[in-house]
Amino acid sequence: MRVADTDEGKPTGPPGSAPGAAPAGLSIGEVADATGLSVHALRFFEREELFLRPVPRTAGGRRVYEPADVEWLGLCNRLRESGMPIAELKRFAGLVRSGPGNEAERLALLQTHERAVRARIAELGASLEIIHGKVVAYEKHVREGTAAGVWAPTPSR
Amino acid sequence: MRVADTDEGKPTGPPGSAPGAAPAGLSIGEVADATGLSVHALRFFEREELFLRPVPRTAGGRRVYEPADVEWLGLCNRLRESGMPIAELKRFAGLVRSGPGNEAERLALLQTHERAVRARIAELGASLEIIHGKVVAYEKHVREGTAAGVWAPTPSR
DNA sequence: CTAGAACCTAGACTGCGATCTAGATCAAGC
DNA sequence: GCTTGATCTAGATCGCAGTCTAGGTTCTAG
Repeated sequence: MRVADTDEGKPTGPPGSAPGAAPAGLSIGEVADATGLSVHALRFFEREELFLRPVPRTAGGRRVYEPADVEWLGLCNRLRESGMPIAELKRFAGLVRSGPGNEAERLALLQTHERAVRARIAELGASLEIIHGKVVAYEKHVREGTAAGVWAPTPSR
Repeated sequence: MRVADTDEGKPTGPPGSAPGAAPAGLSIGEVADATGLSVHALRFFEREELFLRPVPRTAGGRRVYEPADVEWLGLCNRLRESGMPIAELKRFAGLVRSGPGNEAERLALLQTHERAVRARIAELGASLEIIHGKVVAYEKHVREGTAAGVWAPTPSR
């Protein structure tokens, strides 16, 4: 989200952009803006080896990203926000990084995660039903003065 | 889940049970078994004031719970596992504890949470679609040798 | 040339939600 | 009476996933 550091205001041209260069070449701040990740998080991801390659640098030592990195980070975001731990994401990145030949393994990993997400949705659905039941009970209680399904200050006793 | 401490094996009769006593009277271990929370978690919950009352003790200082506590913990579990932070659960418990008169507030809190849960389910659904798309792509790739929608070792370049 | 973004590294710190430890005490069965 | 298992308190520790700090360096605009 590019909030930390001494942010604000954006360079007109990305660092690595030569005169009529072709492949974008994005600064860390631009990637942060594009992905919703903080610059801190991007550096953290890199330390954790979540990228598909060593991120190249300018002569001055600044990271230069490409659109493909942003695309990959988009998937990372989806995997993360759906509950995949960093460690597993790292494993997936490792598989992709090591090139063709392990697609079945990647598939298995993704399938496992898909199952986990479906399970999580089901759990949430179950909790939602209970919670919604309580909401309905309270709505009725507030409306009519009944007290069924609503908690008393001291249980039983 | 009653795994920690030096668990295993269960007392024949709960601590506070007089000869022909009526209202159960559950030990912390029994409540742990009944709720799926660890005994540690139960003590932690108590420190955090998540109970609807001060949990009474035997002469020897041991906690004595009642079925109503287990029931309440059941709702707590649902709220927690659906993502409600301890702090908010604590607020809810406080409202219930302070007795009738604030039902509208309790309702509002639950409605807010219900909305949050629905939003979370929607998010997960969105991620699931993406992930499932990848799974399908990989399935096809593994089956046919195509490579669309599958990540190459080095992005673009 | 200079100011001020934006960036760099290494490493410390945060918040949440438990979970575990140590060192007692309590209770039940033999 | 003694052993064994369950519980007690207070406080330390943990795992995760960042987030932030300190102390520079690099760029770009004016």
